[in-house]
Amino acid sequence: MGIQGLLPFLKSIQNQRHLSELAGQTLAVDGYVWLHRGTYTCSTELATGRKTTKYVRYAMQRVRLLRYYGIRPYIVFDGGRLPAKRGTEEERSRRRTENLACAKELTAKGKHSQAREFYSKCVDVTPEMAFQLIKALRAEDVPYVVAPYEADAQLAYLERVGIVDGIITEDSDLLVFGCKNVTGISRDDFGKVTECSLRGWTDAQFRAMAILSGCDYLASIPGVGLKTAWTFLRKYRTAENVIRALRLEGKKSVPQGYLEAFMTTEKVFLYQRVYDPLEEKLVNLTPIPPGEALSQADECFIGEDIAPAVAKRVARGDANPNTHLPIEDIDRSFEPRSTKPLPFKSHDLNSSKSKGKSAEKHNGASILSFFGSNAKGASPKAAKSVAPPQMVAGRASGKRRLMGLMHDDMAIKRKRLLEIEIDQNDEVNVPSPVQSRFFGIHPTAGSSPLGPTPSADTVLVVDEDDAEEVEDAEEPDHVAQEDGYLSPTRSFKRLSTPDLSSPPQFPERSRVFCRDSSTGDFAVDLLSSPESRKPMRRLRSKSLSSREGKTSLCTPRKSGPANSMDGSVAEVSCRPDKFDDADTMEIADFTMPPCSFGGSTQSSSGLDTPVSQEGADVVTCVEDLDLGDDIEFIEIRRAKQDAVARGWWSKWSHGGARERDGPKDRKDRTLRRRETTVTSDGLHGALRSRPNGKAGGDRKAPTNGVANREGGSARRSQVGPEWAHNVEMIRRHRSTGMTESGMGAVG
DNA sequence: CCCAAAGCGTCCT
DNA sequence: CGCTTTGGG
Repeated sequence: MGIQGLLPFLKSIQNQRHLSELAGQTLAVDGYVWLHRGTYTCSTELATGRKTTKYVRYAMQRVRLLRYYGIRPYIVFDGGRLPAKRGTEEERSRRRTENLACAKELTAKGKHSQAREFYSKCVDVTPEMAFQLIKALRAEDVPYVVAPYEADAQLAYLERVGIVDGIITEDSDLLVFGCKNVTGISRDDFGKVTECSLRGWTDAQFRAMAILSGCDYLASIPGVGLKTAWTFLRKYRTAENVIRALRLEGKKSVPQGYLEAFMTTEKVFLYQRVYDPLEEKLVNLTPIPPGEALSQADECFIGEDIAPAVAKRVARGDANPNTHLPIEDIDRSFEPRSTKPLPFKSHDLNSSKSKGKSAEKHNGASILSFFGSNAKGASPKAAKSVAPPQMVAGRASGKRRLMGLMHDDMAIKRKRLLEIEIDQNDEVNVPSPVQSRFFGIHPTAGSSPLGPTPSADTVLVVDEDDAEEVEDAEEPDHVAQEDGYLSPTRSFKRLSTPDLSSPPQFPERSRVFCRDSSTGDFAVDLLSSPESRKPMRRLRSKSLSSREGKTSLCTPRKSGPANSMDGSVAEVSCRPDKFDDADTMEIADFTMPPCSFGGSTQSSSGLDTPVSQEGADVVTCVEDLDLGDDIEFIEIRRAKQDAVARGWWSKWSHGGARERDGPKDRKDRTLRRRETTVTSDGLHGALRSRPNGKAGGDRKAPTNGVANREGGSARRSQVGPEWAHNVEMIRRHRSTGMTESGMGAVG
């Protein structure tokens, strides 16, 4: 959720940059965002409990895309839940079960495509799934860390201490956490915000504005949004003054104790606990000033301290961030370690060309020359557009049509890819002696991020959509298994590295490879880069469909791969495989401890269960494992947190407020929803019964909810009336408990 | 007219 | 998240 409207608020200072302009930087990303997107491919499998790791692939493709552009990705995972947010979690999980029920019902009726939509809405990304991605990250030596609590705070910390140069995220919260460079927005530019100037605003004032307008931890004072918060803060300067003024003014009803809640919230943004990869222990996001004393409750809200040994295991992904018990490897057969070389042999069989080139690529210049020749050969604006889609009826239909086009397009592209891929694939992937040399020079390159580039004061991160557009076009294609992900990394020589690279150590800030930033101004269009020939059409169609209003694709892009290639990609493919046997053993031992979890009720699948529920069984195991944390302490702590969480949630958070005066409201809504239901003859009930939007008997004019739903259903009914009907039926059934017969219109 | 609030589609192949 | 609508000041 974040801060509603904060990104649009800051839009005037947002600076879109192409990924290639960020070469040489280390950028942190939230791993759960990618994981969640990855689940769309396999939501049904996940929801029905079938084993899959397909969701790993999407994230790894993004990782490689970034690396391809010379960016060092640093993946940050969400960890334990913070008390103030637990309510959000609960509501989400409630929604998920609701959607799962819908999905199952639809499946039972044989409506599989509709079911899939609901399956995708009930997928939860678990720490165990994150661990699967972590396995892949380890295999490719991608730095990562699991936050003890929230990824946002962890991301902010990594940037604050200089481990990363910037952050890629769509979550506006990051700025509130004090980040300097987030998705193209630079803290330094705040003064330039056009509409409402933030010139001279302190961090505290900006934070206050965000909190007052409503955030994940604290609902806003009803009727107060960003603009009002801004106005009042400009006038009264501090949050305390603003709150007092609002009370005095009397126009808005400020809840009792709001100021205290505000101050607690502020502490969560300021002092939330994060993992320090260097010191290997938890620290506060920003140091607590000597004068400031935190109450017991505060400690709870910012996330309680965790013994360093445990914290480290959590950070590495070996322990579940909620239970602190060993993480369960839900798919041991998924081993993204690259134990054997890629199947180049088969490629060679199919491509005589690749043989010659593979010889060439072993002299270091090959990659550069490869790109060079390409850059000069390609014509900048060669893309020819897809024929404008014909609008059928309404915008939705138009989009649907576009989707279809895209599909066709992709099918064509895929076929072509199969042919082209063959010689391009090994071209890009196979390490050259030059690349290997990097590791002779600097063996820890894979795990030590580059220092911030001198020229990178203002780190601007490209919109992810932007990245997406080039992804298929420019990312070197790696071998991918049909099911799930296969690491492209080749392990040539297994170096014995006593310590796992992740969370990585940063022995020193050193630049492994130099990149002349002036050559970054390689004036080549996006489409001229190496592999652009194949997917032009697709690029075009994709931009049309997903961002109709934007012209981002039309703007010529600078292309840096030629420069970044020698560094980053080299690294991707020829890092020594650190995940050697010793490490494997260590992990195996850890996941299957001698005390055998099999006998305990906690056992294999019980990792979601709070420790307190299974305490007796776990105690011995935990002690045997020497996990460090006293189980009794864990229990007490958890109970305390629960109490605090519940208290906070019911009082201050969005869901709490909604829950209190919610039921009536919800019933109201469902009743109205019925009015909009499609009847058995396929016509839209609401449209028929009140063609002018005038509802007889309604005490008020139709709510926007009705209007929206009418719109939505109407659009859908053009695709298929039964669709809207069924979904509405089930949803209604679920949320109100009413029977189908009670609702009348059933087909 | 501006603002807050609420809802929907998007995200994946 | 972005986009849209609606209702209230």
